[in-house]
Amino acid sequence: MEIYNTLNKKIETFTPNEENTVRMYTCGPTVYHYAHIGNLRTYISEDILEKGLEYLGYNVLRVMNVTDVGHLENDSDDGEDKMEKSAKREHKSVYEIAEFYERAFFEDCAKLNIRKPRIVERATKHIDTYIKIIEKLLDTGYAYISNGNVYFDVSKANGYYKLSGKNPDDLKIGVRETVEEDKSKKNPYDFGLWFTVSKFSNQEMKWDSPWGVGYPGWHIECSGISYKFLGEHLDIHCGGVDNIFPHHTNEIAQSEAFLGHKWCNYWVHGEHLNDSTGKMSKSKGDFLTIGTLESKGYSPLAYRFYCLSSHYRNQLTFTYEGLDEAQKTYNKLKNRIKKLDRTPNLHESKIDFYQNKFKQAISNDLNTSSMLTVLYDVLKDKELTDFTKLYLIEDFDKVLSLDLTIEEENKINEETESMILKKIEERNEAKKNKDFATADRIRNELFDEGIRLIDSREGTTYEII
RNA sequence: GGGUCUAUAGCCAAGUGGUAAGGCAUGGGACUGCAACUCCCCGAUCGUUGGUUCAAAUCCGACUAGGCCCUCCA
Repeated sequence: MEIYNTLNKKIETFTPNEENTVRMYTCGPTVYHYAHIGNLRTYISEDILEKGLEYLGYNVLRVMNVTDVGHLENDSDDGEDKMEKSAKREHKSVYEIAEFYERAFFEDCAKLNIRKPRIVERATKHIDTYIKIIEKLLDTGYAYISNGNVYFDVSKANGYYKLSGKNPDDLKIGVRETVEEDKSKKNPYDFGLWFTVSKFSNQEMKWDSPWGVGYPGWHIECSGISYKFLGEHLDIHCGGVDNIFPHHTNEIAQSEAFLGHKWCNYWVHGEHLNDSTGKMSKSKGDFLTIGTLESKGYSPLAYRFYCLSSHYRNQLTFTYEGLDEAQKTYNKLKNRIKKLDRTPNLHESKIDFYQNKFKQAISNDLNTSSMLTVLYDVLKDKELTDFTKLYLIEDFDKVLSLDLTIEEENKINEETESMILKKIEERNEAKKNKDFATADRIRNELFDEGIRLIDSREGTTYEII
């Protein structure tokens, strides 16, 4: 498999540390609000990565964290802790907030056919692990204490700027005017490992530590959870591009300082979903969730399809026109598959050929667009029996996860069905009498109720739309 | 200011040096009482401009436009 590695800024051949096994860590959500569809795009990409690796024959061990401890400011950066702010807004405790939005997050994932990683861990469950790591970093001189807080000393880390590709002399401190410079740091790029002096009043989440009561820094949780569940050598670390700096940069620094060797070989980042005004963010207030899309009549899987039609490393601009198209294409595709004859009749001759094409698409830096093309090629191939097509589509859907061969259950009860059949009779009678006005009226009435009549030589049937 | 990414038909999009996949929409046709559904057919020399090469959308340079990052973020 070839995959783009942010660490070296190029596409590389993927080789795991242990043959056939992939240890993969994905940064999870901060559960202070609903995930917006841009957040979910990254999780869709990671889901494709995980399933694509499995399709290629790897055993994937995947871990995801859930950030349920508040970290600094919220999206609009107005100096309030996200979790605390949500708690205040909704008159709940920070723990209730976390639990509520964690559940909501995984519900959204389920709707999008994003498989829940085997191991999902809450940040607040591993405070003791972070403390041990921080103690060692202090012992070895990578960290220092200043004004009650523990900071990581960036100047001690080798190749600190490698992942981000930034030049320290060119970095502007506090580009965003609302960010206050922390005067306790030796170097402005140093980052907090443990805080006992909170910026916020009424900090609700606090734990005991050798440095006093406080809470861990943002970056330490992912590293800690990663070693704990995946060991000292990680194959792939994923996240959104916004995490490259500072989050992943800091993770590498603290991890390699702590472990004493290289930690993770491949860094895979998903690009953002933008709206017409640029990056989609919660601070703009009017952010889109899966719930929003559903309320407008779109199916979550049509959004998944929308994401798959573009590449994970390309920015995608969300428009309703685009989603309309995706929904339409998705419906058409499913409809086409639905019409395939399911009578068992497997022709094995070309199965390998198409499976290999599909594997090539996966191996080509997760080219989801090409995966879909292979799917269309299969549908168009006149040498394949319908059953063979279904076999292949079902196989591809292990990665695509678009429920392509799953038919929605007939939501119509017998009573309604006999009503429809009666209407069809009436319409046939009207047609026989050349009373097309009545025939069309019946057709339109049924259509408005979501029932489409299909006229053919064999007679009239109907389908639910 | 520094870094970084992107620019292919109306729209989405593949292409990783040898003369442009696929999908959606539009148009034409078949089917139909008319439609819908379905099926068939039709479209681009690749942001602009130099260069490298026998050969470039694909490599290099310049320019233009846009996005993102520079301690909140997927």
